[in-house]
Amino acid sequence: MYTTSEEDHLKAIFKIAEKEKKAVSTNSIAAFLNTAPASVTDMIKKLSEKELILYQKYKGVTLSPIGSKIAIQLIRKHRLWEVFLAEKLGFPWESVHELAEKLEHVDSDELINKLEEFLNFPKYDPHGDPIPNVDGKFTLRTQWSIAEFLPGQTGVLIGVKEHDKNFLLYLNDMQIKLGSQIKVLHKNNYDQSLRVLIEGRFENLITKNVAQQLLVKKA
Amino acid sequence: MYTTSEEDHLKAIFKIAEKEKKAVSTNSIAAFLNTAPASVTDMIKKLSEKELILYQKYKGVTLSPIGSKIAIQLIRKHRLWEVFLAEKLGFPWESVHELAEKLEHVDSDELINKLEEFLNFPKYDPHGDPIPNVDGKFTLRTQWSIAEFLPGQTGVLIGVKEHDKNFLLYLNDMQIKLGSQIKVLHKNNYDQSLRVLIEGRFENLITKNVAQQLLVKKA
DNA sequence: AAATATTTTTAGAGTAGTCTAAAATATGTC
DNA sequence: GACATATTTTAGACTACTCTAAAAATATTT
Repeated sequence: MYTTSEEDHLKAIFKIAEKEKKAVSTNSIAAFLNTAPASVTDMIKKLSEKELILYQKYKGVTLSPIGSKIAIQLIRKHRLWEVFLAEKLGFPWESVHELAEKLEHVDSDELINKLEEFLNFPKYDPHGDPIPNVDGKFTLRTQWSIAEFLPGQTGVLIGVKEHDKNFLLYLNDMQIKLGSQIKVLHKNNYDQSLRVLIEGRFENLITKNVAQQLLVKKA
Repeated sequence: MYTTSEEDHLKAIFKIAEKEKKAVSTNSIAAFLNTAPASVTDMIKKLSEKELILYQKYKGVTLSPIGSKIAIQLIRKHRLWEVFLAEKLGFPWESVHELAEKLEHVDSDELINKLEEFLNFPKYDPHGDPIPNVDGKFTLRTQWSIAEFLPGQTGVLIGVKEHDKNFLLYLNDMQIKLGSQIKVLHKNNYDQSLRVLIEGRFENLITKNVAQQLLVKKA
């Protein structure tokens, strides 16, 4: 239906728009996809002609309802494949993204719906990101970053904001994974770094920035 | 590593060479892949420069050892995905091929090796075709076509030569699937058509041509 | 072995995606 | 609000893959 490049651009626009509320700039898409801005302009024209995005020269783009639906279905495919790779094939969470990037472009609604059923309709992927259902609906939940917790409070990790491989490997080293109990022991008043206790066993110091990436529910 | 088109050409050459023993002609590849002969010539040049095939103008091509290895790994990927689709996701045997054609081009040895493990190292795909192991070795077995059987003899279906969707749907209608017991009741001396009994329950007349596509072991 | 038919290759062109460099437009600052 | 800076688009080029039509080579027929 759509080329891999078209799909990548739609997904990039969706993801950038999630954070910034304004129209998505050519440069930001180029940075996201690691391509030249001129290439993005070309693709933008194409997507605009197909009415998948709304585009005014020099003013950035926003997704049309159809474009948005396509992007969400891509995210659905990506995250379901991630669950498959992690849960069924045993890939660690830091390596599922790369493979899912390729698998998500395999075009078949029937395949993805059967995969979802096989996986028992998971609501979150291995990084704790919500998986849209067949209608594009995300299952949201209340969550805090551990940085918001006070000394003495305990959280259970339900997601990570940062998906960088090295960040995830760093968490592995600290025995932090989804489901881990994290108790805040002490907060440094100078730089907001936290002393935390993982699973009641491993003590570690994490920076404010790291803490902000760790999404938890109250234990 | 290699483009989808390169891979498709290598696989086509391998499959055609399996049947005919001589060098593979441009036209036969074009017919196999549903492309123009001129397109095949272009791709042949490219593959020849990469030393994946041996090519002499107007004389057809043969796979080099490297080209052969790539083709076999593709067949491995294709058939493992077919097993996954049929056994884990519940796709019928007549529809797995199409999806596997797309999945086989996802490039990751680690993925395919973990998939193989997850599937418990299957030796045959949903059509009974052997799956090469990680070293490219096929597990062969003694097999007959049911057309070779005499009245009174019984076979168990272990494979089909013909993979056409309509042929497989026709077998579905007759309750014939891998593992089915097929007893030859009578052979027509004029056209070699067979009267067969499926699973001791369903009687059917099959043409000589159909019988030749049904690969069985002795019951 | 010449004429004919078939197969294969070459030539030239089109689509899709990407790039660099230059031009056009928008933005921020004094 | 003019000017410097940053962003975005245009122009032109390149790679990869595909096609049709014509030319070249090979194979077949008589």
